[in-house]
Amino acid sequence: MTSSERTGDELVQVLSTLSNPHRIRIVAALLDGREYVSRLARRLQISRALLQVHLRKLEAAGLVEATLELSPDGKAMKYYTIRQFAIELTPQALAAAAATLTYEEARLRDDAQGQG
Amino acid sequence: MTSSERTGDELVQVLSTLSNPHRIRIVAALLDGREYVSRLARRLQISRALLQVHLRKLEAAGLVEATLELSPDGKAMKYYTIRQFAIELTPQALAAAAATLTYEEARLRDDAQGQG
DNA sequence: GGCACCTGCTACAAGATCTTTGCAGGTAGC
DNA sequence: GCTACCTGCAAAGATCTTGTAGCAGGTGCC
Repeated sequence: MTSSERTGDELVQVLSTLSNPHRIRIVAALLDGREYVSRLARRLQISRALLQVHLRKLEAAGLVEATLELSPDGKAMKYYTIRQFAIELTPQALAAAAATLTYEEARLRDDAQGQG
Repeated sequence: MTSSERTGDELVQVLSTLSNPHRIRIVAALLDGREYVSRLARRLQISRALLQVHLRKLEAAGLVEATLELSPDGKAMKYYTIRQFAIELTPQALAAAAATLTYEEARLRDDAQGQG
Protein backbone atom coordinates (compact mmCIF):
# COMPACT_ATOMS: atom_id res chain seq x y z
CA MET A 1 0.00 0.00 0.00
CA THR A 2 1.53 3.27 -1.11
CA SER A 3 0.61 6.76 -0.02
CA SER A 4 -0.98 7.52 -3.38
CA GLU A 5 -3.67 4.94 -2.68
CA ARG A 6 -4.79 6.78 0.43
CA THR A 7 -7.19 9.64 0.72
CA GLY A 8 -6.05 12.78 2.49
CA ASP A 9 -8.14 11.85 5.51
CA GLU A 10 -6.57 8.42 5.73
CA LEU A 11 -3.12 9.94 5.46
CA VAL A 12 -3.92 12.30 8.32
CA GLN A 13 -5.05 9.33 10.37
CA VAL A 14 -1.91 7.33 9.63
CA LEU A 15 0.39 10.26 10.37
CA SER A 16 -1.29 11.13 13.65
CA THR A 17 -1.15 7.46 14.58
CA LEU A 18 2.56 7.27 13.89
CA SER A 19 3.38 10.57 15.58
CA ASN A 20 3.58 8.96 19.00
CA PRO A 21 6.69 7.45 20.58
CA HIS A 22 4.79 4.54 22.12
CA ARG A 23 3.26 3.55 18.83
CA ILE A 24 6.57 3.80 17.00
CA ARG A 25 8.10 1.50 19.57
CA ILE A 26 5.18 -0.91 19.19
CA VAL A 27 5.69 -1.09 15.43
CA ALA A 28 9.39 -1.62 16.00
CA ALA A 29 8.72 -4.41 18.49
CA LEU A 30 6.27 -6.17 16.18
CA LEU A 31 8.88 -6.15 13.46
CA ASP A 32 10.63 -8.91 15.43
CA GLY A 33 7.55 -11.08 14.97
CA ARG A 34 4.00 -11.51 16.19
CA GLU A 35 3.28 -10.90 19.83
CA TYR A 36 0.29 -11.07 22.14
CA VAL A 37 -0.87 -8.13 24.16
CA SER A 38 0.22 -8.99 27.69
CA ARG A 39 3.66 -10.12 26.64
CA LEU A 40 4.20 -7.05 24.50
CA ALA A 41 3.16 -4.85 27.42
CA ARG A 42 5.78 -6.47 29.63
CA ARG A 43 8.39 -6.16 26.92
CA LEU A 44 7.70 -2.45 26.39
CA GLN A 45 7.21 -1.88 30.11
CA ILE A 46 3.88 -0.14 29.76
CA SER A 47 0.51 -1.06 31.22
CA ARG A 48 -1.69 -3.47 29.31
CA ALA A 49 -4.54 -0.98 29.24
CA LEU A 50 -2.33 1.65 27.67
CA LEU A 51 -0.93 -0.79 25.14
CA GLN A 52 -4.43 -1.85 24.15
CA VAL A 53 -5.38 1.73 23.45
CA HIS A 54 -2.36 2.23 21.21
CA LEU A 55 -2.83 -1.09 19.44
CA ARG A 56 -6.44 -0.21 18.70
CA LYS A 57 -5.29 3.02 17.10
CA LEU A 58 -2.65 1.26 15.04
CA GLU A 59 -5.24 -1.27 13.92
CA ALA A 60 -7.77 1.44 13.06
CA ALA A 61 -5.14 3.06 10.86
CA GLY A 62 -4.51 -0.26 9.14
CA LEU A 63 -0.92 -0.50 10.30
CA VAL A 64 -1.20 -3.68 12.37
CA GLU A 65 -3.48 -6.67 12.30
CA ALA A 66 -4.94 -8.76 15.10
CA THR A 67 -5.83 -12.42 15.21
CA LEU A 68 -7.53 -14.05 18.14
CA GLU A 69 -6.20 -17.54 18.80
CA LEU A 70 -6.50 -20.22 21.42
CA SER A 71 -3.23 -21.25 23.00
CA PRO A 72 -2.53 -24.99 23.52
CA ASP A 73 -3.81 -24.68 27.10
CA GLY A 74 -7.06 -23.03 26.02
CA LYS A 75 -6.33 -19.39 26.78
CA ALA A 76 -7.59 -16.75 24.37
CA MET A 77 -4.56 -14.93 22.97
CA LYS A 78 -4.72 -11.88 20.78
CA TYR A 79 -1.77 -11.80 18.45
CA TYR A 80 -0.75 -8.66 16.65
CA THR A 81 1.32 -8.50 13.48
CA ILE A 82 2.54 -5.68 11.29
CA ARG A 83 0.87 -4.93 8.01
CA GLN A 84 3.66 -3.89 5.71
CA PHE A 85 3.32 -0.33 4.47
CA ALA A 86 5.40 2.24 2.63
CA ILE A 87 4.42 5.88 2.64
CA GLU A 88 6.50 8.48 0.92
CA LEU A 89 6.21 11.88 2.51
CA THR A 90 7.10 14.70 0.14
CA PRO A 91 5.52 18.09 -0.47
CA GLN A 92 4.21 16.72 -3.75
CA ALA A 93 2.61 13.69 -2.12
CA LEU A 94 1.04 15.96 0.48
CA ALA A 95 -0.35 18.24 -2.21
CA ALA A 96 -2.01 15.22 -3.82
CA ALA A 97 -3.43 14.21 -0.45
CA ALA A 98 -4.68 17.73 0.22
CA ALA A 99 -6.92 17.46 -2.82
CA THR A 100 -8.87 14.62 -1.21
CA LEU A 101 -9.28 16.11 2.25
CA THR A 102 -12.97 16.07 3.12
CA TYR A 103 -11.96 18.75 5.58
CA GLU A 104 -12.33 21.21 2.75
CA GLU A 105 -15.83 20.05 1.89
CA ALA A 106 -16.82 20.43 5.53
CA ARG A 107 -15.51 23.98 5.59
CA LEU A 108 -17.30 24.97 2.41
CA ARG A 109 -20.49 23.34 3.63
CA ASP A 110 -20.31 25.27 6.88
CA ASP A 111 -19.60 28.41 4.90
CA ALA A 112 -22.71 27.94 2.79
CA GLN A 113 -24.85 27.33 5.86
CA GLY A 114 -23.45 30.37 7.59
CA GLN A 115 -24.32 32.55 4.62
CA GLY A 116 -27.67 30.96 3.79
CA MET B 1 16.95 15.33 3.92
CA THR B 2 15.86 11.69 4.25
CA SER B 3 14.21 10.05 7.20
CA SER B 4 17.37 8.16 8.10
CA GLU B 5 19.08 11.45 8.95
CA ARG B 6 16.48 12.27 11.57
CA THR B 7 16.39 11.17 15.18
CA GLY B 8 13.29 9.45 16.45
CA ASP B 9 12.27 12.61 18.27
CA GLU B 10 12.58 14.70 15.14
CA LEU B 11 10.53 12.18 13.21
CA VAL B 12 7.80 12.35 15.83
CA GLN B 13 7.83 16.12 15.52
CA VAL B 14 7.59 16.03 11.73
CA LEU B 15 4.81 13.46 11.74
CA SER B 16 2.72 15.28 14.32
CA THR B 17 3.25 18.48 12.35
CA LEU B 18 2.03 16.88 9.14
CA SER B 19 -0.89 15.08 10.76
CA ASN B 20 -3.12 18.13 10.47
CA PRO B 21 -5.37 19.00 7.52
CA HIS B 22 -4.60 22.71 7.72
CA ARG B 23 -0.89 22.15 7.60
CA ILE B 24 -1.15 19.69 4.72
CA ARG B 25 -3.11 22.28 2.80
CA ILE B 26 -0.52 24.92 3.65
CA VAL B 27 2.29 22.75 2.27
CA ALA B 28 0.21 22.09 -0.83
CA ALA B 29 -0.44 25.81 -1.31
CA LEU B 30 3.22 26.72 -0.91
CA LEU B 31 4.13 24.21 -3.59
CA ASP B 32 2.69 26.70 -6.09
CA GLY B 33 5.34 29.20 -4.99
CA ARG B 34 6.23 31.51 -2.15
CA GLU B 35 3.48 33.38 -0.40
CA TYR B 36 3.14 35.92 2.38
CA VAL B 37 1.05 35.30 5.43
CA SER B 38 -2.00 37.51 4.89
CA ARG B 39 -2.43 36.47 1.29
CA LEU B 40 -2.06 32.80 2.13
CA ALA B 41 -4.68 33.19 4.84
CA ARG B 42 -7.14 34.65 2.35
CA ARG B 43 -6.36 31.92 -0.14
CA LEU B 44 -6.92 29.16 2.41
CA GLN B 45 -9.87 30.97 3.95
CA ILE B 46 -8.58 30.74 7.49
CA SER B 47 -7.77 33.49 9.96
CA ARG B 48 -4.33 35.02 9.88
CA ALA B 49 -3.76 34.23 13.54
CA LEU B 50 -4.53 30.59 12.96
CA LEU B 51 -2.31 30.43 9.90
CA GLN B 52 0.56 31.97 11.81
CA VAL B 53 0.35 29.29 14.45
CA HIS B 54 0.44 26.54 11.86
CA LEU B 55 3.25 28.17 9.91
CA ARG B 56 5.29 28.43 13.09
CA LYS B 57 4.86 24.72 13.66
CA LEU B 58 5.84 23.88 10.12
CA GLU B 59 8.89 26.08 10.45
CA ALA B 60 9.85 24.52 13.79
CA ALA B 61 9.73 21.11 12.13
CA GLY B 62 11.99 22.37 9.36
CA LEU B 63 9.38 21.88 6.64
CA VAL B 64 9.02 25.50 5.55
CA GLU B 65 11.26 28.53 5.62
CA ALA B 66 10.48 32.19 6.23
CA THR B 67 12.14 35.32 4.89
CA LEU B 68 11.19 38.80 5.96
CA GLU B 69 11.24 41.27 3.08
CA LEU B 70 10.25 44.84 2.39
CA SER B 71 7.75 45.27 -0.41
CA PRO B 72 8.31 48.11 -2.95
CA ASP B 73 5.94 50.30 -0.98
CA GLY B 74 7.77 49.71 2.28
CA LYS B 75 5.54 47.14 3.96
CA ALA B 76 7.16 44.32 5.89
CA MET B 77 6.19 41.05 4.23
CA LYS B 78 6.93 37.61 5.59
CA TYR B 79 7.34 35.15 2.76
CA TYR B 80 7.17 31.43 3.33
CA THR B 81 8.63 28.77 1.08
CA ILE B 82 8.76 25.00 1.20
CA ARG B 83 11.91 23.22 2.20
CA GLN B 84 12.03 20.09 0.08
CA PHE B 85 11.89 16.88 2.09
CA ALA B 86 11.39 13.18 1.48
CA ILE B 87 10.56 10.84 4.33
CA GLU B 88 9.96 7.19 3.75
CA LEU B 89 7.60 5.67 6.25
CA THR B 90 8.00 1.92 6.59
CA PRO B 91 8.00 -0.37 9.61
CA GLN B 92 11.74 -0.75 9.13
CA ALA B 93 12.35 2.99 9.07
CA LEU B 94 10.22 3.37 12.19
CA ALA B 95 12.20 0.66 13.94
CA ALA B 96 15.38 2.56 13.19
CA ALA B 97 13.80 5.75 14.51
CA ALA B 98 12.58 3.98 17.64
CA ALA B 99 16.19 3.27 18.56
CA THR B 100 16.92 6.98 18.85
CA LEU B 101 13.86 8.01 20.84
CA THR B 102 15.04 9.85 23.95
CA TYR B 103 11.63 8.86 25.27
CA GLU B 104 13.19 5.50 26.08
CA GLU B 105 16.07 7.02 28.00
CA ALA B 106 13.61 9.04 30.05
CA ARG B 107 11.62 5.94 30.89
CA LEU B 108 14.69 3.95 31.91
CA ARG B 109 15.96 6.86 33.97
CA ASP B 110 12.63 7.13 35.79
CA ASP B 111 12.68 3.38 36.32
CA ALA B 112 16.09 3.49 37.96
CA GLN B 113 15.00 6.32 40.25
CA GLY B 114 11.83 4.51 41.17
CA GLN B 115 13.77 1.40 42.14
CA GLY B 116 16.76 3.05 43.74
C1' DG C 1 -11.48 -22.62 46.77
C1' DG C 2 -7.17 -20.31 45.67
C1' DC C 3 -3.69 -18.56 42.23
C1' DA C 4 -1.67 -17.07 37.75
C1' DC C 5 -2.29 -16.07 33.45
C1' DC C 6 -5.27 -14.42 29.17
C1' DT C 7 -8.87 -10.97 27.36
C1' DG C 8 -12.25 -6.87 27.38
C1' DC C 9 -14.42 -2.49 28.82
C1' DT C 10 -15.43 2.36 30.71
C1' DA C 11 -14.96 6.52 33.43
C1' DC C 12 -12.06 9.95 34.97
C1' DA C 13 -8.24 13.22 35.42
C1' DA C 14 -4.50 15.46 33.28
C1' DG C 15 -2.22 17.18 29.49
C1' DA C 16 -1.65 18.76 24.75
C1' DT C 17 -3.62 20.85 20.72
C1' DC C 18 -6.48 23.89 18.23
C1' DT C 19 -9.01 28.19 17.35
C1' DT C 20 -10.80 32.66 18.35
C1' DT C 21 -10.55 37.19 20.11
C1' DG C 22 -8.29 41.24 21.00
C1' DC C 23 -4.49 43.79 21.50
C1' DA C 24 0.11 45.86 19.93
C1' DG C 25 3.33 47.67 16.27
C1' DG C 26 4.43 49.40 11.30
C1' DT C 27 3.88 51.85 6.13
C1' DA C 28 1.19 54.26 2.35
C1' DG C 29 -2.36 57.18 0.59
C1' DC C 30 -6.47 60.18 0.79
C1' DG D 1 -6.93 62.51 11.04
C1' DC D 2 -8.72 58.23 8.72
C1' DT D 3 -8.57 53.80 6.08
C1' DA D 4 -6.28 49.79 4.21
C1' DC D 5 -2.83 46.91 4.15
C1' DC D 6 1.38 44.39 6.48
C1' DT D 7 3.34 42.16 10.86
C1' DG D 8 3.41 40.18 15.88
C1' DC D 9 1.78 38.22 20.37
C1' DA D 10 -0.99 36.14 24.29
C1' DA D 11 -5.02 34.93 26.97
C1' DA D 12 -9.01 32.01 27.08
C1' DG D 13 -11.98 28.34 25.94
C1' DA D 14 -13.24 24.31 23.39
C1' DT D 15 -11.80 19.97 22.00
C1' DC D 16 -8.80 15.96 21.27
C1' DT D 17 -5.34 12.77 23.25
C1' DT D 18 -3.14 10.33 26.75
C1' DG D 19 -2.74 7.46 30.80
C1' DT D 20 -4.59 5.30 35.05
C1' DA D 21 -7.76 2.75 37.89
C1' DG D 22 -11.10 -0.45 38.40
C1' DC D 23 -14.38 -3.37 36.89
C1' DA D 24 -15.96 -7.53 34.06
C1' DG D 25 -15.23 -12.10 31.64
C1' DG D 26 -12.40 -16.51 30.56
C1' DT D 27 -8.81 -20.80 31.08
C1' DG D 28 -5.69 -24.12 33.71
C1' DC D 29 -3.57 -25.89 37.77
C1' DC D 30 -2.80 -27.04 42.76
